[in-house]
Amino acid sequence: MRYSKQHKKVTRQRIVEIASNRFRKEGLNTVGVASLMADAGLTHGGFYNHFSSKEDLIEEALSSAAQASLDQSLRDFETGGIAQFIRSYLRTAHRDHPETGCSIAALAGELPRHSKTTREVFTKNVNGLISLIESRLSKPDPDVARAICATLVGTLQLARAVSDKKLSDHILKAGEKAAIALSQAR
Amino acid sequence: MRYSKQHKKVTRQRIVEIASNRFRKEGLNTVGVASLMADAGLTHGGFYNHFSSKEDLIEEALSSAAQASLDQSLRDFETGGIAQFIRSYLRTAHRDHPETGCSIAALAGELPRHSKTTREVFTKNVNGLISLIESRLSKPDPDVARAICATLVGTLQLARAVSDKKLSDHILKAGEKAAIALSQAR
DNA sequence: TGTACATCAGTGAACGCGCGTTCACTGATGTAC
DNA sequence: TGTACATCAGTGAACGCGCGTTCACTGATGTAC
Repeated sequence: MRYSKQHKKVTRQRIVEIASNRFRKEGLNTVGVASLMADAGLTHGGFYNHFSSKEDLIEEALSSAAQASLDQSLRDFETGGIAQFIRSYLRTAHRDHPETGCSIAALAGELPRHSKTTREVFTKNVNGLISLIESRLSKPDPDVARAICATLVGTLQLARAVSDKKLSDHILKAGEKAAIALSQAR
Repeated sequence: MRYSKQHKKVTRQRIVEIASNRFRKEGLNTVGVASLMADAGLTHGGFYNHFSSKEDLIEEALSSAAQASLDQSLRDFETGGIAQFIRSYLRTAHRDHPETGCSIAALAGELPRHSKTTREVFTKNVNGLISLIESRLSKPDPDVARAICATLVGTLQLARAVSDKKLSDHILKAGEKAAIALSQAR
């Protein structure tokens, strides 16, 4: 069947968004092409009309996820500055819903084992987050921004990985205190 | 062939150690049972003489890796206190050799998708590292120890994930400064 | 001491399954005449 | 306006491959007699 002009673009975007959610929740290697296409209401054969490879889709999904997260972060910065951004990043809802959360925290551990171009997209996202943090510091310092970024990512990952809910909550709170302290460098 | 009394224990330990290295370097899902057994000079069929499942081996490998890391950390603490421990944890050699490094940083991202008992082993390891850090703080505080742990893990993960070597070095240095600052709470 | 047998770590074929990717095909609709 | 044709997003079978796991088997050596 032939479709209207917009149709293909819309379908492609739908696949990217589904992938972006599922990759963050289930990991890059765990989610298969066929399962992704089924989620989009399609069969797997058509995948290669839209993407040259799964790795290609991964790059698109990373970019798309990062854009959405940056938008969220900007809103947090505007409502309550860097402290609000940190509190929002380390809230329990973010820990419990990786699928709509920060792709850096969700996927950093897998990245070393992916293609150069995928890692470059990821690196661009990391640089974007670090720059955003730095620009909102009362006394901008790239090292402080990098350290806050690392603390946020590490805190979220640990909070997600441990099986003890109390410990997980404590880790979130401890990371929040530390990140805010770092952001208030004298 | 029948073997001497010690033989099976020795073989089992060899498999655990190979797995512990390769899991940290290549990830839990990427490394297959057959490939692991080949590395140990065996065929894959014998695997189930030693372990009830791959998940069972993962638990053993996590414990084994954590024990080795704790030993290393203890040595660092003894030579130069917490600052030496932090510097050692965030040295470039650690970033570049996950296979002999901290299993928490290497595998945190994959853990949420593994079995309850595996996550419990991991949680025990995290608690162990946090306790160790706390015990060496000049002013022991569990939240400070948790935050230092999260900062170390996040810093190492980001440094490993980005494709830009300069950025990676900067992240390590920034994480080091921040972790040391946190450890010197007034 | 010599022989028969039990043990059991390790072998390798086979299981069903899911993976990423390819490809010949379909058929509704836009376009050319 | 009506008809013939080209387009191309989507289909579904098939590819080779690796996965975790099972299982009947092997055969060197410890043990019992």
